[in-house]
Amino acid sequence: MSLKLLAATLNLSITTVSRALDGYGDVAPATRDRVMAAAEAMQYRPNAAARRLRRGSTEVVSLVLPTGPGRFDEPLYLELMSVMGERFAERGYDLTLLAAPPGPDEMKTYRRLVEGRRADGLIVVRTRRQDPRIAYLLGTKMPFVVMGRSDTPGLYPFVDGDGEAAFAAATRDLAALGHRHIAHLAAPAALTYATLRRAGYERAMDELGLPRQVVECDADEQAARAACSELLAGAAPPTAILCATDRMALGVLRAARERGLSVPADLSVVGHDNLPAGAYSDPPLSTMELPLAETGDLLARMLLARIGGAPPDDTMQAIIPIRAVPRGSVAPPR
Amino acid sequence: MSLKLLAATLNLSITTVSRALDGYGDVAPATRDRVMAAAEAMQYRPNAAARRLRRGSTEVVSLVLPTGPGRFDEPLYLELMSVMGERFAERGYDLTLLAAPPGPDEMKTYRRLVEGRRADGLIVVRTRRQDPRIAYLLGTKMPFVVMGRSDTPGLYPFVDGDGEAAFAAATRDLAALGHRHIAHLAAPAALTYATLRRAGYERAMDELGLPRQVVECDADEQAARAACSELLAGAAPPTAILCATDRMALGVLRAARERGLSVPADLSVVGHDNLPAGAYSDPPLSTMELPLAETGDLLARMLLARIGGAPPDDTMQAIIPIRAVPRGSVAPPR
DNA sequence: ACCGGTCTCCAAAACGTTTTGGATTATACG
DNA sequence: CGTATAATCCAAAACGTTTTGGAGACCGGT
Repeated sequence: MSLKLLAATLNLSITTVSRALDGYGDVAPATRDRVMAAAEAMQYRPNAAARRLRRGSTEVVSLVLPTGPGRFDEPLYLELMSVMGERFAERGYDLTLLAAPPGPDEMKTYRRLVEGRRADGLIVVRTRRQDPRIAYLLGTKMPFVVMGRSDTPGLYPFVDGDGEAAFAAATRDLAALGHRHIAHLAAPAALTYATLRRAGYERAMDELGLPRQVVECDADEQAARAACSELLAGAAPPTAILCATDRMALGVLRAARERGLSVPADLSVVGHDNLPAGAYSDPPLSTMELPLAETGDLLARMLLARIGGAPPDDTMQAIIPIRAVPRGSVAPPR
Repeated sequence: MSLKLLAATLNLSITTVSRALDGYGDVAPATRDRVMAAAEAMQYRPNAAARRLRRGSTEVVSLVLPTGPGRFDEPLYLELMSVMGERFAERGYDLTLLAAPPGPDEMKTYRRLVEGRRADGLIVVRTRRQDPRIAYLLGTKMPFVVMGRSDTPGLYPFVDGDGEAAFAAATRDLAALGHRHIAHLAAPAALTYATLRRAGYERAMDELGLPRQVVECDADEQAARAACSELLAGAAPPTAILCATDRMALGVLRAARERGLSVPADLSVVGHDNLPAGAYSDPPLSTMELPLAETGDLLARMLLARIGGAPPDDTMQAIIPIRAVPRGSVAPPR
């Protein structure tokens, strides 16, 4: 009962009050001022539900976090949300966070969002090469943006770090230090980033004429620890390991310590993500970092454009450079 | 146009369809089944905005994250959100996350939520001893729950870890190992948890008849590093430092290394929060942990009760025990 | 004095749901 | 058989906003 009440105290129609507040040219400057003043004085706040019903939009943007228990590579997403939230707030959108562990129920969450019109736009993160979420969303009218890439065909906005180039560069850097046995600890190939990073490593190794050595395991420190132990026990143990993620690199650090190897003297280790934990590991982990502020900014901008009706085109596909974060876990080989 | 459409195809009134779907006793079992089947077949999803408008509730619960750039003690809040989100989803509520750096604009975010009826309930985290957010919310009808305690007077639901008892116990544990010079690195006293933890330390030291040694600094690793350097350079350097947070403890670890001290041989260090980074530090950080699953569960339950109309009473105030997480940064003194 | 145009303003419809207050019919009971 | 009761159903109002399609007043030009 609030536009109504405001209108009554001003002896104006609801229409006029509404249009005055929305800044239409339709209303005399004098009355506009009067309305503004009264709205301010009465602390008028438009009812969000009514506006949404009438306009048919929700003023909500959702991010579904593919989170399970005990994950801790999520500070990344929090930082992302922080900057995106600000962008969206500027435009009157609320950012809603849902947690949906990947699995059979994951799609239900997305369907609920889309079919129930619970959001005006979606942000998809942690992409897979074949990503059913993207495939589904492409078949709907729901605007969405993707952080990361996918092989799922179709035209949709995305922002991703150039993992291929970054891992090629990191490989060359290690080689320049004198390393000849450089191994790559790859994340499961179903994840797009894993494939790209691996490709970067492989391309660089080929160009350098060095023998590839790739082991693939789950992207957590336990699996990496086990995989690394195996690697180090092999016939030609590497002098440097390039890991797909920091979590894996932390597992490698642990495995090295368990085998009595000293990092970086006996083994150089490089990760990716710039996790806080890496800054405090022993030794501090050399890693790489996607500029999250820029990424979030771009994603927010793209999604707002899509919601505003802009069709997706290839200007909405950004691949941004990854920054190296050198620390103490890299050195020339013995 | 959906209840209407559904009703039309069924040759029923909107009223009947609505009541059938909501399970009122008002409608014949046969028609109810017919309606259910049709709703399923037509993929009917009630329009959230319309329902909210009519019911006057938003089905949204908000958590305002007091986040700034570069913070990384937030995994805690993410984990909390993850378990709370599940509880809320069960009851049809969406959990919305807003980021509002503490400061003059912080209250604006809260006012927007309350006055714009943008949420049915709020979760307040990172409490301060004098907390304007709580003071403000107590003056409104908005249900809210608090993670942490505050001196702000009034009756409101909260869940907090028993930091006082935990720090007293940690102090006694260090003394039992033989430490006599135990210092406490305290966080700013404006934060409730800082005061409680300090009180626990001081009580235990008094009971043990040992001399207190407290230094207060900001709750980040830089400040802790500086404060710790000072402490170690003093006349009677401690053999153990009990830190209010893990971030501070990580700063202490770094300060000790810089001064050539070995942890834990020369200096024992204990923190609180069980940050992931602590598990990978050198040495691994002994710390303490608030059971987040239990905390989130309680908070969600309380908030749902409050939203349901239950008045706040002292059964809605829980102080839960903090679990010790012993790792490698504690040892008897030389 | 009349006409077209520009300024202001407004009544009413619409968004999709829930809920109120019956209306109609069937059932039970005396 | 009449009537009270229960079982089903429904029309219409209401939630608070935006938007459509004018209406009335005033102006300048003829």
